[in-house]
Amino acid sequence: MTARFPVSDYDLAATLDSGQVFRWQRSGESWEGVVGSDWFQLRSVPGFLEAASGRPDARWDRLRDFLGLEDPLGYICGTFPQDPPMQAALSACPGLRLLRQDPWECLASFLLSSTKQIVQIRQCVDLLCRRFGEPVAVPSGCPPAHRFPDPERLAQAGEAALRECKLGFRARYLAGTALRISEATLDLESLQDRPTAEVREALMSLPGVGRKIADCVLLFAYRRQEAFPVDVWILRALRGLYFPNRRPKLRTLMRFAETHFGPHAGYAQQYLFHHVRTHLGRAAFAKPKRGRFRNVLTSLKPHGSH
DNA sequence: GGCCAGGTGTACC
DNA sequence: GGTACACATGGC
Repeated sequence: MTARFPVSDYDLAATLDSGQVFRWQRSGESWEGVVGSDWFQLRSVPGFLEAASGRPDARWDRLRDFLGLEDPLGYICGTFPQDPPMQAALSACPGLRLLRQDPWECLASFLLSSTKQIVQIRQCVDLLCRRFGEPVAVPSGCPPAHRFPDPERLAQAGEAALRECKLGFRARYLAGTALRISEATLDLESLQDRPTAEVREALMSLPGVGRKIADCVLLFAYRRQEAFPVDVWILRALRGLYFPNRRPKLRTLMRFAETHFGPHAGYAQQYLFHHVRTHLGRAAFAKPKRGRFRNVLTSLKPHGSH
């Protein structure tokens, strides 16, 4: 029921609370969440991560995969550019890791993310799991926990029922995407071994999935560390930190990111994202004129691709 | 009460 | 090609 994973440089809080995953909860010194069909409780002690499970035959191998323990973090961070913004982000949150998520849960979660705050995404994901997810075993005294609902279950539930989980206009996207997946028009498992560009194109053919969400799934689930999701935070950060007084377009910034941040650009992105969100804040960057900034993430999806 | 949130789809020019 | 706006809901 318990295990210890030897690891150094693992910041559990930064990792589980940096907007990669949306249903891990802090409980005192521990973090509680579900991986696959298993509830786990995690705790950081010097040199180790300690884990407890909700049942004797828990899938420890899946937890190990999920945690990204095998990443050579020192080496990866060593490939980041030596410029001041990147080094500041790096030293602000040492031990931040990329997780390896289940593609469906990751895709469905980020489908809900558009123009929502992270706290609201968590709320929606929680409602979806409570309402449609199978219960999993938890130790007595712990609040109930659930699997993330299958595509089949969400497709069957339909748009109206999904709307009741406060998804708003995103309910149509989730229902449509769940249907595509459950009808096996698109097989998420088989994408695992396909080239990154092909995976991205396949994901972007789904309703409600554009470049940004596709890149999140590429990075957080398919572990393509070259994927560099650009959301409003990263956009502001790149402009403010690397191009002050200019106003490069999104495409320009994406080309810049592709080369500037190296082969593990996605990792660098996560450090920048977490740093600006937790330490610098929105006020750190000049607000653009109304009506321009909000819409700058548009027009990356090829026309008529769904 | 108004602005904004880990965007995307669509209708315009 | 690009630009503007709708889309639901809630935190601050």
